[in-house]
Amino acid sequence: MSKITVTLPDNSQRKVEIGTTPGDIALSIGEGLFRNSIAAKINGNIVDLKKSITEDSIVQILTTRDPESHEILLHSTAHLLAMAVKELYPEAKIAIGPALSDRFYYDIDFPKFLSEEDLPEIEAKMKELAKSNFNVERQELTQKEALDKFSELDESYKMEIISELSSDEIITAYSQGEFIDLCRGPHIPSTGKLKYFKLLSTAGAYWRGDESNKMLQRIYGTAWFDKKDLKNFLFQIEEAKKRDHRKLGKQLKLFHFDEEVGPGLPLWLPNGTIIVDELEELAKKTEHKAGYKRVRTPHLTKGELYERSGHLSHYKDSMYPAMEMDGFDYYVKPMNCPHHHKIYAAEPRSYRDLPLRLAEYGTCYRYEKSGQLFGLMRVRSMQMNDAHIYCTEEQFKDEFIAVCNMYMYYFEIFGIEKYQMRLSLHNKEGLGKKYVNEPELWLKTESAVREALIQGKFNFVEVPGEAAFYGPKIDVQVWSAIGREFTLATNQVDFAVPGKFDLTFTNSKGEDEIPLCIHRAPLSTHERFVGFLIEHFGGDFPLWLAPVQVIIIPISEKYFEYAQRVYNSLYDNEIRVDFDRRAEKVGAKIRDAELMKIPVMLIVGEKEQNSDTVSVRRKHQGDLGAISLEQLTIELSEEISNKDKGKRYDQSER
RNA sequence: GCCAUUGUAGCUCAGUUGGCCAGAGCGGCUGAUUUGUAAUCAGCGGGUCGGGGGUUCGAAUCCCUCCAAUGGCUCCA
Repeated sequence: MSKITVTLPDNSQRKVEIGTTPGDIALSIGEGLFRNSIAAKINGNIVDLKKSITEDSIVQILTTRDPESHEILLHSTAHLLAMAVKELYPEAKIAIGPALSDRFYYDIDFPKFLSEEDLPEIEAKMKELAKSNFNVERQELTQKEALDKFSELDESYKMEIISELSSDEIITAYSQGEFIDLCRGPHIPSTGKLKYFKLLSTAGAYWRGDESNKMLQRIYGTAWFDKKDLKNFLFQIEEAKKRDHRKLGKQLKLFHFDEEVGPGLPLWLPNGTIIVDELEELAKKTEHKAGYKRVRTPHLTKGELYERSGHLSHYKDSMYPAMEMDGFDYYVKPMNCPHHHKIYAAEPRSYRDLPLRLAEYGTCYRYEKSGQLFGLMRVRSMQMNDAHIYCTEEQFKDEFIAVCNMYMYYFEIFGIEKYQMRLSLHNKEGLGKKYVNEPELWLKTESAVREALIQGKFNFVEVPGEAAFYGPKIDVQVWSAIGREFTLATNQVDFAVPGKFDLTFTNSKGEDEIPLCIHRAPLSTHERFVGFLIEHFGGDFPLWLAPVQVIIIPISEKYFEYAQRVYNSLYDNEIRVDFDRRAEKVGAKIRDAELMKIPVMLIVGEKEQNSDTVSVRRKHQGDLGAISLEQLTIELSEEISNKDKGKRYDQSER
């Protein structure tokens, strides 16, 4: 009998029979290890525990502790879901069911429409099937065999997938009990390992993500090895709900949607407006230091301008329809760039004028499809932190890096610790359709952007086929304090539209050249950025952003006069201060101030009046004792001007 | 736009095998209380039950339709 050598992660070696499986090895090391084994890595490839080892190999057993195992668990739970569904609804046809980062889903073509109420029944069936502890078996099939098999089962979606694979490829399927699914694997060895899972929601999803295909029904779920992990995951979902910007926006009176105004058209309330104004102030100062010039442009514009820019042909469906006046079509502007191009063109430019950086907080209107609207995150009227930088090819890289560094500056201020840039590139198929037909310019610009990102040492990934029609772009994803991902800033390079607008500058040799244009919006739109900040801070804004920074709480009416003096003094020092004059007890006033997440409460009574002090109570810190008004003003003003982030708290308040 | 769910007072929510004038808490207003670190007491207002249409002796409740919001899909200059 021939033997092979397997090398384990601790570099120990074992002689084993040919055909031994990682499962056998795990068992030989120890029963405990075997029980926790999920899959294995043979020479770096993830495989089933039951895979035969046929040559000398490096073998690593993956247990419930290895991150790779979680994906396998999720994927196997998706199979269990499909199996349960087939048992309950034999006519259902299954499509695809992959793992996400901590969830999974399965797309299924159902004979009836599913609602959330159907989930408990399916989940119960899953539990029952898991307990039966079916062995999960891998099968290798030729394309013909696979087609026969799934045609017998009438699984048309699976057949569609199989027929698109190459005919000489070995196709694998996994079975558990009566159920079989086309799948690359690997999988957990038996369904008994699936214990802690929960179905979360239902949704519609197009087959293959294509709008023109049939809509299938998607079921989302999650699965974990440990009961605690499952509980924790569900707890985090609850926590995220508490920080939902729509909920907090209402509670803290930041913004309001009114049906009579229209969907996706937010009204900024006074409290929310303060936050927006602070952001705008920050941007103006930052851009001023970076050499930007501010401009203002109208909301209405003739259609000609958008025909020339190409926006009308690319985005007509998501623009508000034209208003006809004096024989011309007028549109409300969906973006600011054409106007800025016109400002560039308003006077002759020399290379000495470049880079020219034009900035505007312009309000734009886009007809987002009704189903896309989502609180402040996706709206139809939006104010953008917009600017366009016109520069020469030589200046491009420095300008681009400077823009990205501005992102970093903002991230620091807002305490954003994790980000990733997505370099969105064109693809060949889209040339002349989705993208302007300039294959060489595309490649040249893309590599310039890539070099800039590398030189600036920014964290980025590349995604083909997601560029803007006029050039490559960077989308910046950031993660909020509770780890949810948002796409905020965007930064696009435009090598096409300046030419269409005949934008030129005179170079040092006296010749005309077309400038490059960088579109950039580091703070995204006001709406989206504030929405993000609400979740990020859980409504507990740092002092400089807090709509009400200080509230004065007199012990009783007797001290109103002194309280008013304190109020006036803070007000005169440009601190946003309120005065609670209600005939309530102190406890009630404090409670209401806490619920409104006001960072600083000043309690004034007899003691304070007699000593010209105020008693400070800060949110999350409680009673901090008495301090002179003068000293307090200095400290608060300093904290505000430094834009201190304040403490961030993982747990939201009651 | 597509699939599903939801829509009752300013807010959070009860009320559905169809049946007296549609309820609560908070908020609001009025009055009393003059209070020391997360809810003082009492009284009074407040609702086209998302809009429209239908079934019925009778509709918040059943049906149709439109609108809006929510979970996703698709899209995002």
